[in-house]
Amino acid sequence: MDTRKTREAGPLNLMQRWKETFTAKPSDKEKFYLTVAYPYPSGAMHVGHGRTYIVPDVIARFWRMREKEVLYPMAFHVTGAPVIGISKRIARQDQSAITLYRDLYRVPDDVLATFTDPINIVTYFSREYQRVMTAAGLSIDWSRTFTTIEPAYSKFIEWQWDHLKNAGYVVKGAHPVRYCTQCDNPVGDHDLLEGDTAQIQQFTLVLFSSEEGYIPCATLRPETVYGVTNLWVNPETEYVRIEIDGQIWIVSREAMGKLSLQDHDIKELGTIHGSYLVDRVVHHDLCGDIPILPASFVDPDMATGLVMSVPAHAPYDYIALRDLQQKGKYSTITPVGLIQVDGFGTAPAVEAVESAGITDQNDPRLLELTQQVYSAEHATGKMREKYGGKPVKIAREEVSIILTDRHGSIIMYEFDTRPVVCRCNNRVFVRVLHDQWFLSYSNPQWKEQVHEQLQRMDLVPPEVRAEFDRTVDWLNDWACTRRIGLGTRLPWDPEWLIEPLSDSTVYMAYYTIAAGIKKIDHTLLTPAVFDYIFLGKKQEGLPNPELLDELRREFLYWYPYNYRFSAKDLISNHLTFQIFHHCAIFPRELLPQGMVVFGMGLLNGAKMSSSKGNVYLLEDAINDFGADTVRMFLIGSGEPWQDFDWRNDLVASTKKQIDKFAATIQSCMEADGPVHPVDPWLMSRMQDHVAKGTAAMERFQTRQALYEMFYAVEADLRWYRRRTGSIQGKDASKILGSFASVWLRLVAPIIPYTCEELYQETNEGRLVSTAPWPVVDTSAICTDAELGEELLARTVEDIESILRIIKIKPEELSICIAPEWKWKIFSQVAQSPQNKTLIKEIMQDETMKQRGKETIDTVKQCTSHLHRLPPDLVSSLVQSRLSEYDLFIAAKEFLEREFSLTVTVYKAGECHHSKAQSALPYKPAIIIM
RNA sequence: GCGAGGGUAGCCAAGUGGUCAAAGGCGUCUGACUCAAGAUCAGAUCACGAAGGUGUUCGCGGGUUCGACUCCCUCCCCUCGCACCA
Repeated sequence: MDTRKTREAGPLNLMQRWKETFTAKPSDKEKFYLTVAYPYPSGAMHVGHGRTYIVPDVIARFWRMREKEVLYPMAFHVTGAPVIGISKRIARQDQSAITLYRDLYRVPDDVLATFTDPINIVTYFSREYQRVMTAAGLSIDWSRTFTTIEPAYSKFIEWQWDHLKNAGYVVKGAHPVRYCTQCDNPVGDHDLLEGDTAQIQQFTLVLFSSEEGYIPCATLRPETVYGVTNLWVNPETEYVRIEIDGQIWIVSREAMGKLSLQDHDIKELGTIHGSYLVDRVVHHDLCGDIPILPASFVDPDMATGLVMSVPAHAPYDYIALRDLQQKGKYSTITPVGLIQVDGFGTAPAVEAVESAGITDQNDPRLLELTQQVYSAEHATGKMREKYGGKPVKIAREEVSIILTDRHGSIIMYEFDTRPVVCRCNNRVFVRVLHDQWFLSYSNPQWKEQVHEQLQRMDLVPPEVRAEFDRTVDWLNDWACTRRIGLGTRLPWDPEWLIEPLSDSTVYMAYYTIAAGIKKIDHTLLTPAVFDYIFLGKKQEGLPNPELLDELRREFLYWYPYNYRFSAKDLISNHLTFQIFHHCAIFPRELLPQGMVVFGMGLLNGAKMSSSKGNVYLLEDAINDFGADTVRMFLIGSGEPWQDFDWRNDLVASTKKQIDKFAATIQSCMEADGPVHPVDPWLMSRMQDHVAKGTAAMERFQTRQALYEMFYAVEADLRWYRRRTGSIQGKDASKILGSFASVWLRLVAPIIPYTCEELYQETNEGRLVSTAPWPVVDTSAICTDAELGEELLARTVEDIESILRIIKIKPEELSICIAPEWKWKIFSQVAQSPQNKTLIKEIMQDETMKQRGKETIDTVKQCTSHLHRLPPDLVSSLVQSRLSEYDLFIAAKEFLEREFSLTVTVYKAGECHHSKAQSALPYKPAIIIM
């Protein structure tokens, strides 16, 4: 029989019963509401996604068994531009897109043909997600599912944004973005063909006046303006004269295009050749009259295409100047040093170039040299006294302000690396958007609210707190609207769509009413309706008041949510955004209570990536190994916040363990034999596993919980089997039945299919999913039994280790127990924190004194022995005073069976072998002959 | 570069001042079962050892301490994030 099919494929009636069980309804029970970031369904689920939803599912199942009313909902985030790009690529038969969707995601050809409409992509994959999530055994309440472009959800988003606007958090502003002039839209990382690492840099334009107009030179180091000795122009290039915001400038043609995207009013007046500018004199108040010199390294496509020259501090400038001077020109120009750097003289660039032995401007080492000089000056440089004497870092800011305030300088944005190319093959430029809407995350009061809320929240693991706080501080205004994509339009400016990260911040509230709200026609869902449901502001004329009352109650039942789960890469945006939005809209008592941050997934040691084909689809994993195996492997692969590695070779062994577990449970449930002396030990240990496993689950330590509740129990059972001589089937002790009942329920959240089937065999078809979670039975805790078995196990280990070493053929094993007086010393040593006066104290006892050196040796031996025992074991040992003799007599048969030797147990003094004297409390002497 | 986290035996990984030669898993080896292989079960797996022991290890190098995988410092390496994108 193929056990996997019956156990893990999920019989139809079980799936039906689960579906009903997981539909959450407000009740008298305490609630537990957890949410996971909903998926963007643009492709098939892989095992990495699997873990994101399985870990919360295990938590959800745990709390459901703890008799809480659990809500675990799911929806689909279909807002944004990516699917539009995908559909375009499929429409134009882009081979890599076709391969990805047809071969890797295995989309049928007839379905793929419909993907030219982006809606069909998200619809198809939403269904796929739901199907695979269900197969994975996720206890999701599907009655509340929705997509983010449904009309009712859009109404909800409109309500949210009205509130944000009214609170003053949505503002219009100017902001530099990467912009594709052909798509007429900002471009994100994934829309780039080339240049995805390019950063937008802020150049200060220093305006030099000339007869022809201003000549703007871009610089990242405005503080060096005092050391400018000349300008550089490319004599091979044609420049343009432009009128910009009323001034006349000379810039490269490329620069004119760029500046026109940066919020300036520009008119081209004519052209002017680079060579024409050579030797003209320009002026700036901070450096005086200087000439324009020719240089081939000047790139017209870099900033303005004109460069100011600071030969003392810029290697390129120095070498270009030196080249000219070697030809006998401009010999009157000397570098002006203005920054003092440790390890350099007056002109660091000059020294660096000369000592590196660079001979011309095209030497590739110049780039590296420039980097070195720049970072040295930035990190440790100080302006010379004449120029203010401040550190470069500070002077840079100050000079920049002086330049903009008094010398007409403005900012120009430019990429640090080029080219940057859009997927449409067009060049991407920096554009300053001025009619863009922003969420003002820079607002200090808002930030403060979020900080305060974070303090009240439970963050798991605690280490992420620093990152959250830092993100809040670092966040700047967020451009929250787009021209293209799917989504909801901004209610007061419908030209704009609300951007995906911004429409997914308070939807956890929407889940609470997502099922009921469907009963109201979406056209009636005015902001007033949501004001009542979420904020309790009742107004006249609301539709269906009874239903709204019910929704209001349901919202208040579930909210605030208990925990939100998401991968750690969302800390710097989504996870923090959602706190901002909650703070802006909801009253304090409804604000989020906790977050759990996940690690990332690897596949066989390499990063999982759909585009590189390094993925293992969740559905394939479920088909190959079974849902329970996938679940248990993912839980066991690390704590939720740790990165994990999916490895097929390890997964196969997980499957074996589950099969073994199922067989064990079945045989335990059949057991009906007489009780065994080791039974109390087994049941006592189980209480410890229940306590530790429960505590781990409560702290989201699912891996630790799996260890306690599965592997540690299994290890106990192994020892139990060994002790009882593997009594199997019906003859095994009947306590195994209750043992199995506890064990089964402990493991049920992790491997529900297996446990559900096993549970129903003996529980009249009731579901383990709603069975009560095991509680610690204090009456079953038996410290003496645990101490005794621990001693026995340690002794067995010692015997094994001796047998391994000795080369004689053993025939007889003797165990000699330590005398009573050694116990006395043992407990005195155990209870004495430092043993300086200990020997004195012990010697006050006459009988001890008489033993002389023997006493002293025993104190030393006990001290080192105690040192090797766990502290809590020692304290129970001192209290319990178990009878070692009785223990070993009872275990005599076991020892004889284990080692196939005759075993004799001696009380202290009964054995006269010299080794018998080495017996210590909790460490009997072992004599093998 | 900036911010956050991390480097533990063949591999993955637990461990935050003495319970540590260091849990657990994988791999490997040995035994049992088997005609055999596989599966399963038991044991071993840093080195040395004819008695339960000893020696040397936890990224590199220093320091604090009677004692450090654990605390402090320098350095090296890895992962994640750095914004208009899910």
